[in-house]
Amino acid sequence: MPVKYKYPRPALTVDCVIFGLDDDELKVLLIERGIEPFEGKWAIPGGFVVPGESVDAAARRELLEETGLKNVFLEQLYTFGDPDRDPREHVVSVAYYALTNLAGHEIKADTDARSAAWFSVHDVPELAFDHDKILEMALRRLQGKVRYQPIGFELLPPKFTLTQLQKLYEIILEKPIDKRNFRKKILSMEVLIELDEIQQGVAHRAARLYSFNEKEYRQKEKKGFSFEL
Amino acid sequence: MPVKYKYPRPALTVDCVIFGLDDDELKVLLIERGIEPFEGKWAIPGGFVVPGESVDAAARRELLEETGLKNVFLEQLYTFGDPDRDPREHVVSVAYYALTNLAGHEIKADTDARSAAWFSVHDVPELAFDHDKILEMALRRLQGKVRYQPIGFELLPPKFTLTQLQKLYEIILEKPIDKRNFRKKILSMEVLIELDEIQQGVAHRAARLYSFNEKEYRQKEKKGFSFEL
DNA sequence: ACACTTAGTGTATCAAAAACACGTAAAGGA
DNA sequence: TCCTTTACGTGTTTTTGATACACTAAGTGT
Repeated sequence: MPVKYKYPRPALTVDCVIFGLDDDELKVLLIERGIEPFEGKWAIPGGFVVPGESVDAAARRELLEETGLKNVFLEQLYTFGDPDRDPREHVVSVAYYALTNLAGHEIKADTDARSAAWFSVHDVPELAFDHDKILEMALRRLQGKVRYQPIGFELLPPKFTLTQLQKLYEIILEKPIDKRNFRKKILSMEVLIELDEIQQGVAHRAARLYSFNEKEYRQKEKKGFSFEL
Repeated sequence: MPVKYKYPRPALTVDCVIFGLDDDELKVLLIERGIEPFEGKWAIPGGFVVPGESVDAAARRELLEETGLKNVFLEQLYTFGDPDRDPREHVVSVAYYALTNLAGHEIKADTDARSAAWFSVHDVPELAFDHDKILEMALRRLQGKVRYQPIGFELLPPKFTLTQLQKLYEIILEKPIDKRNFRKKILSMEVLIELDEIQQGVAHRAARLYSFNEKEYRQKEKKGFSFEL
């Protein structure tokens, strides 16, 4: 369906950096491009915005179409607008980042993509377009935001141990954290629910399970409370 | 110069929230629209992105064209992409915010605008499009960023007194700051140059003038130093 | 010279962050 | 069954940074 406009305009796309947490690494989901340009290269999943849908909706749609993921944490990152970031023409891309718990979600490759795979964020192949810049920015944003917003839970299963939670922060922030101080602090915030369950199937003393109390957090937030690690 | 594309695409604009600091208020520069839609309404200056120019460059160009400002601090804020934010068609806007020192810059109104004027950020008229949302977000961003990045200086003349600087933070953060603690902290960062000049033409003891040492700050920043108020 | 206005300066108290080590529970193998 | 292995769970002290607070100095105008 070709269209005519009075003045030329750049094309508009969305791209999603999708983070997942492995046992001891932060991973990012990439797709291998099945079409030109950059056919065969790995890239961040994304696609064109169609007029009439909000840019946020476009990001969610592409996320679902290309990876099957839905109901995940998704937030706008930055808009990349250099005219030569795409060899075909001026394509402006609104980048998002998403957080999901790696275990449980099976990833399916889509039409435009040959395959999809998780890579360690510190060991990614050469990427198409300016996607290395986007990834780097997403990583920095995640590192910054995780300190003062309880978004880390999105990377864990609904029930988790305090050790898992601590490890998450250690992996993202790339520095060790003192166990006792961490537990003291996170528990003193009173946004975790201590469950009557413990870990199953581990070859050592089982740890207690907790879950994030989002409702409680939102209420505290309204009253001026701020989550800070 | 009409153009044809294979698929429809949203239009793309940039908008700039321009902050300036008055003696005791934070102000924002608005223009009165001279054309439809929202003719006669006040709005944030902005305009269409032309293909081939980076979105950042488009923001700078519009800033210059509509207000005559150049060489100011300008940073991307957020991209607003709701399909019904413009009554004509789907127009996606990349919003920026700019900081400038109010005194010194004369503002000229431009072709598309009837006039331009500074408004207190807490007393703006009804705005065109979703510009109230953009302004609110810009304000929150400024309040957040000013705490951990030395961008406040952009709102002051190159030479300023510590009292002016303190007042700046009090105005932006909307809360009083203790004078001695503030001076202790800001001076201990060692990013200010104490000049051999003092204030002129005041009817009381003249204060010493300082300037921001950007070079020094950048070096400290590299070494892991972080500016925090 | 006196009144008025803002500049400039130090210390004591309080709160939060950092550092730090060992007994306990559960599973697995000898 | 007992010994080994592995991760769990817990308090106190020290250090650091944040907060609270009041007077003298300098310059202007009357």
